[in-house]
Amino acid sequence: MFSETELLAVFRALSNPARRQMLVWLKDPMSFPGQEPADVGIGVCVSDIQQRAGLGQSTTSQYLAILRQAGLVVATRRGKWTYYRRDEANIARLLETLGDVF
Amino acid sequence: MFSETELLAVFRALSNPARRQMLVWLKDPMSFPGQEPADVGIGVCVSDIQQRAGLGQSTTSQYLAILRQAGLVVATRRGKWTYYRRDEANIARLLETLGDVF
DNA sequence: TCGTCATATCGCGAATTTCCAATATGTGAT
DNA sequence: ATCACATATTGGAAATTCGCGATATGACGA
Repeated sequence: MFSETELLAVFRALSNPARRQMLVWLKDPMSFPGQEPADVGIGVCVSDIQQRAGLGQSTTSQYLAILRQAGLVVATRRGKWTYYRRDEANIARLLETLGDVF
Repeated sequence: MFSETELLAVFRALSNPARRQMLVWLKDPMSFPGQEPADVGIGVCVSDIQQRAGLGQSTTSQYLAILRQAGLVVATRRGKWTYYRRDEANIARLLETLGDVF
């Protein structure tokens, strides 16, 4: 299950519209302009997410780190880029927990 | 469904451990000391929740108002007391939405 | 009407969040 | 080694949240 601390991280992460948006966007990586079919499995790079969010580079990087610390996304470094994708297994586990707890 | 604004209110409300706690406690009104079986349907009064939370009276009242504005609980005034209970229908609807959105 | 009790609202300082610009780190190409 | 590029980290100002004490409102009883 999720500990109190983990749930806190999740709700704090999702209490920001931009971060919630990012998580939803990542459900469909191909909806990002210039996204290659080959990269769908690994995720979307920070600058693509930044462009779509209309936020600064540092803000975008920080927000993705917050989503990662909450266990909602996974980061993979490949060369100069860091690709972010949803942690579907953990998100499913989370939704189950929410159904039990609330 | 839930609008972006409504979801924001929900996540902000639940991003506080004390408020999340209150919502869970209200699943079992009888677990509050001095709770009468006759009152289970109507909910639990503020002072009982306050005592359990260990927060100030004003803080408790405010937090319950935040949960109410988020559509998670319903308030009923009866005499001097205000009873709070979970809005189970809306919470179920919310969990459904979360399953769709995330 | 007056006093009391339960709750709501107001005002506030402390802590946290938000978002940015500047800078640091790491990687690949030349 | 040096440069350019993508991302991460740092420092900070403005906005928001946290939780409280003080006060206001509203309902009941004497």
